[in-house]
Amino acid sequence: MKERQERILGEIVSLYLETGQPVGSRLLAERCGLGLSPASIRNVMAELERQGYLHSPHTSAGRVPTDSGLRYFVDALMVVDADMRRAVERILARDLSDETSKRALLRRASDELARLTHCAGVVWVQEPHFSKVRRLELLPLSASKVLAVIVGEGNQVQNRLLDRPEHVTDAQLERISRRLNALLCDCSLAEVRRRLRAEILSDRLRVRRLLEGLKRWSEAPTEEDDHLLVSGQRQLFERPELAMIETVRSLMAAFEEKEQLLELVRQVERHDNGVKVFIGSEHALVNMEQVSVVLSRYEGPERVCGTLGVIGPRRMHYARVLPIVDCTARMVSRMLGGKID
Amino acid sequence: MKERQERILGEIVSLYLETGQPVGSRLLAERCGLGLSPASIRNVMAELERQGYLHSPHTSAGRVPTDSGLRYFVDALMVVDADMRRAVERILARDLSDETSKRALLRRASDELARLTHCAGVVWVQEPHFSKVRRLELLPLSASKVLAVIVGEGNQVQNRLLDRPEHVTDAQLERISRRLNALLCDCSLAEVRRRLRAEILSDRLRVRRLLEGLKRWSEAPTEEDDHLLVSGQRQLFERPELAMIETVRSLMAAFEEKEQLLELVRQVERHDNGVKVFIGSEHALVNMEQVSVVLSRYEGPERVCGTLGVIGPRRMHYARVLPIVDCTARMVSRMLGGKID
DNA sequence: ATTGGCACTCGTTTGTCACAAGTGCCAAAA
DNA sequence: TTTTGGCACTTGTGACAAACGAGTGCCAAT
Repeated sequence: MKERQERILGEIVSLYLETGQPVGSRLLAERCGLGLSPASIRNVMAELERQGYLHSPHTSAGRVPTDSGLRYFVDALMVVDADMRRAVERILARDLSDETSKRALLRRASDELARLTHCAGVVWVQEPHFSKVRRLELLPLSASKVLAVIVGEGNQVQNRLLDRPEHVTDAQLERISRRLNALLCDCSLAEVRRRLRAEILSDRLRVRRLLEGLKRWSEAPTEEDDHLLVSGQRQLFERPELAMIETVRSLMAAFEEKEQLLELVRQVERHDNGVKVFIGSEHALVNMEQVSVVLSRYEGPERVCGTLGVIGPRRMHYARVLPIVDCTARMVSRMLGGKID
Repeated sequence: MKERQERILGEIVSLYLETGQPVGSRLLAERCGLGLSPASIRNVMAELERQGYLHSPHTSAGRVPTDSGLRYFVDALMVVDADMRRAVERILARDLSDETSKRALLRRASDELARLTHCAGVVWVQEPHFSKVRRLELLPLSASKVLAVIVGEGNQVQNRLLDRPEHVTDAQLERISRRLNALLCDCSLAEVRRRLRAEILSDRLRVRRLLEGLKRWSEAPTEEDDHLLVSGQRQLFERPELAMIETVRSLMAAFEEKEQLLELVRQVERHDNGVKVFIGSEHALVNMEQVSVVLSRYEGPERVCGTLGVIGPRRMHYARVLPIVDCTARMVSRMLGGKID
């Protein structure tokens, strides 16, 4: 693309992002540094429209950038503010550091994303699924209850409260615990299920109900946890271009069903170094052509990882939002190191 | 109130709940069983308006019930369908029974409330706060990590991953664990903090960092968990009378900040036997005069309890919604018995 | 006490008109 | 060859008026 065109496209996008109004040739002639007349600008605009970067809502309105236009802007024309990065880093270092658990940290990150960008913040937690049992312990709690503590690879911990078999002393329970630990240690979940079934059949340990409780756990080990944290949805509806009931419905549907969002979020892979942007119809979310999504990958130790970012209006301050999302992802990755769960 | 008036008020409310439109005297004369002319009906309506049960949007519209009108209807005129109750009970018995954890059960209850009533379902979990340590166990996991399992009154379980002190064998750890268990058992959290501080100062156990980890836990023991589960918000925006951007904003604000909702939900006490209804301006939610809230209390064993119900349009099918909420609360209470976690 | 009739009110819809904003194109200028 | 001024044309917007419909209040008659 010629430099003149780039210059004008950039100016149109900037103005549009700022005002939300279609931009006309007269206004542009005044603001665009180049000393060109409206008529010349019109020629360039017509050409840009032919190439698909601009679009006229109707004859007597100005031009609005298309998704391609915004894409070109984000990829090639936009300048991110370097001071911005540092400021965001400072804020996040302050606000995220005192959260102690992984869960709280991520929730807070989501809140910060929403606060800083005035969009909805999303954090997807890719829970490492419980694949192997590394440790199993039975703790007698009372006359009727036993607590099973099960530790997986990567130190995931799961608790199950089981009925205590009758007439079994603490010492006996401890022996059973040791036995089970030996039996199930370093087994995959499938193997755990198999061995428990065998054990239940043979019934050597005389604790059938307890084993059945464990088996039930092994069949559905992961708590149906909310893996997608969303903050600040309401800010979306403040934006006039999203404040239509139709859009609101689509957004709420996306947030509640989560399927579509998860699909999108999973597209952001490790090797996408840095931030990935989906502008308007570039993502597959239905009825959300007015929405953009900015995502980045984060990774902590012990296979803890996921994707975070924001969902906002297509008319979004990309030069601000991109570094914020990028920074947050890096910061979260760094901070996950010391967090427990 | 005279029977004639009640009859007509009931008919107006029913029609209004059905259609959402102001109801006029002609339509009412046709539908109302009594063989009265529109003019007579108008007299009664004028009287009901004077008493505050009805309201005219403007001169040439029909009448719409006020909050008091709906209140009178709910308290005195409405007939709940008995078959309804049984049907709901059957559905819930089927759909809720296979959830295994408390968390999953409550989430599912919220979903069911939303599905059955076409409103937003809410479940508030009044987490019994971790007040006393009943059991503490340290499990060596690897060369560098120790898992602390802390059990409270009412069998709440908390896990903390701590750094393992160096040069401490498993056997030594077990001794330490036993010692700590003896030291902290049956202590309130404040007491736990005090004793840990003393222990850290004296440093008899030579495991300062481990104790500090525990102390940090005791200072912020409860995971900042989402205590308010909300489902099916989007259904609210399908209702035409809530499908205005202003209402949407208020609703989203209420759902996100939760403060207002929690305040409301806390008003429903045990002794309110059955369901409590807040119609329009009866609740203090700002900008939500078009919204009603129906809540009921549930209680499980071991101090597990809370409030559940629905948030929906003021124009809600109360005769359907009330029994649904009531049933759900009872069913959840009953089912919490066997659930773990 | 009830009812038919009638004047009155008020929101909604439809149509017309003028206006503003911005374009495309062409011929003249640089 | 590129740029520019001018002009005709298109189209959304807002204001205003008229017609319409739904429903009320009131009064006199039953």
